[in-house]
Amino acid sequence: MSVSRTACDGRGFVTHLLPAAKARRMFLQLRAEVEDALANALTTLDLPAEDLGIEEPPEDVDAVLASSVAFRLAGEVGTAPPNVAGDIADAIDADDLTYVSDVTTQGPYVNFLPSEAYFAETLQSVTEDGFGRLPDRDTSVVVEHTSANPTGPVHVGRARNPIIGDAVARVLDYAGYDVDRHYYVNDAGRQIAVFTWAYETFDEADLPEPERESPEYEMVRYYRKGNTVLEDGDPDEVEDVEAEIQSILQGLEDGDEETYERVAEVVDTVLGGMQTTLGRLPAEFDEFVKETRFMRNGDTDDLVDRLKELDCAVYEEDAWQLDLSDFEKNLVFLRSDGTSLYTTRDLAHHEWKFENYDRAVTVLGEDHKLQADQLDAALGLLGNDTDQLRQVFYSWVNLPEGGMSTREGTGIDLDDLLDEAIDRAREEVESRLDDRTRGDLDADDIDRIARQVGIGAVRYDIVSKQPTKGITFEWDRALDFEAQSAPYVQYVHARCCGILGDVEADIPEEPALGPLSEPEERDLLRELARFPAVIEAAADDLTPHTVATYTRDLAETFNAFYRECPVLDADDETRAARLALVDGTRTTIANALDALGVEAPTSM
RNA sequence: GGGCGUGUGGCCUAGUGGACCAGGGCGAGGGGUUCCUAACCCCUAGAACGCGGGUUCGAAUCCCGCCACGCCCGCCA
Repeated sequence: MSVSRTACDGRGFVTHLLPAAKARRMFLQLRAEVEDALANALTTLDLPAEDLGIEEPPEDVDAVLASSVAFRLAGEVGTAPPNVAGDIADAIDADDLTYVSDVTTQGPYVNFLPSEAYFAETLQSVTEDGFGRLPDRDTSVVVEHTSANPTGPVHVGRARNPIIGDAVARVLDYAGYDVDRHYYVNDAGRQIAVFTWAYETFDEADLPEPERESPEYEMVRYYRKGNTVLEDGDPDEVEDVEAEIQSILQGLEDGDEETYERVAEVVDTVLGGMQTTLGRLPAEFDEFVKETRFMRNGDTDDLVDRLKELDCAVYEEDAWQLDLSDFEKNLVFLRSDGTSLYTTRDLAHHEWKFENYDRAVTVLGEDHKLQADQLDAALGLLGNDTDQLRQVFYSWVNLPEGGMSTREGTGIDLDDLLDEAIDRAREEVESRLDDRTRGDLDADDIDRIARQVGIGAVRYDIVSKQPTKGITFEWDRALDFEAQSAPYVQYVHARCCGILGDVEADIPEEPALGPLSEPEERDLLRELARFPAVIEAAADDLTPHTVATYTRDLAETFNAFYRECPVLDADDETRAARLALVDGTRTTIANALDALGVEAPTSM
């Protein structure tokens, strides 16, 4: 992690380093060059150049980029695709290109082969600490994620949110955005009123022992007991309780300071505990934005007034609502008792985001999809540019026997999962101690590795999958340390560190490409060169899992190099060049894992 | 009932129009360390890409229908 921290510190000077920063992104440079050359060739041939058909060829092809455009133009030209491909290749003079050495055809495909300059500049750029970071875009983006109701311990069912959200924020940061992470705190909902009443009512002596000595575990006992009373209590009692809950909600709505203080005590206490758990992932936030903020400052009232003015605003059954044509269901924004709803406040919240940021991303469970779409539509009607707002949806993690619920106390606590992960990782480390050939580990090392590997495995397991796919939680699957997991990738980083450990001083400042002619060396360079483009695509599409896929591919490519190419025992020139390659792999793995929020151990 | 999402070897997963007659992993079987960490590598077996139509020179990928699973359709959040 230290590597990327250094890179982070250097960001402020990015504008002064433009030439160097430019050279860091060889693949993107090459792609731009290819796009340009291809478009010119097509224009010269009097062919349409809208769709260039540029793609990455399969592994057994030497080209770095290719075009399948000849397929589509064949009909227009009136000849077979391979002939069209030949004409296109002939129309491009590779001598005019820097990073392309040759343009060839293979059947209908036009292939672009990388030049020595491409490899040489890649080798140079990968050893720079900030490799993979794109230039500052001068664009701020707020990533809102997690935003779980502060009612109790964070459980695994919702653990996907902080892990995906934090990775999205990190990837955007790498891609050059100015990122803030927000947790939107629901401190005005009914369940918080229930919680506040329960906390003020029950005696701790009547509650079960907490599962952990931590605020949210102690507090959730009141919440669960409160819900039990509401469900099973005798009707008269429940009626009184409902009146109390109503008065708390009304107090918040009226901006009553005392009510706010009562609720805040509960919310802040629980949230503090949840923050500690989330911090273990780690998922940290720049700001916790409370829902009541937009009630207390008048924004929600102003918003309601503006909503009433909209053409689609209707007053039906004593409640104000929006009749949104694209939705079956009306969006109620003011209850018949005059109070606002969650979505009403969220509208005010989002307008506040738009005022303070250029873009906004929200990570939400799939159960919020309709609500998010209605929010989007309403924001548009209020005159906001909703193109700035994007959501990442994920589906819940369920147990084989069903869903997880804080209220019912069903589910696996995230703390338990992380503890178990660390315990199992520790067993793995200890079981391997006897076989080690390098670097004895002391107790602190074992602690560190167990934590990095255990938590890394949990994070990676979640962040490496497409969020929309459902996950059924199983211990052994979540805590698999073998191939295609975080430890597999982390191990490559540790290997690089192992090789470089005693010879750091021998890594050349300006490495020579000449000695690197083995296919495994060239494959590794090609793979390393892709990293900035991977970051760019992951940020554009908000798909951090593609970065995880990349780390696996890179680890595999390095392992092939490791098998075939001895580093420390090679002749001086080869050794120096390979050290640079190992150094570049170390940096790239560290940065790619950092973009995912997974630590990169220096030894394992 | 309507909307959204998912469906890839026994299990998990990548790929969402082109060189892929599908790439990994787990599990199964076999092999590899006098040599920079074997949390590794290599080999073998295993797939009608949910089913049926269609569009296209070309479909796991796009369109239509169907099936299965998940989520949503509250003056809850």
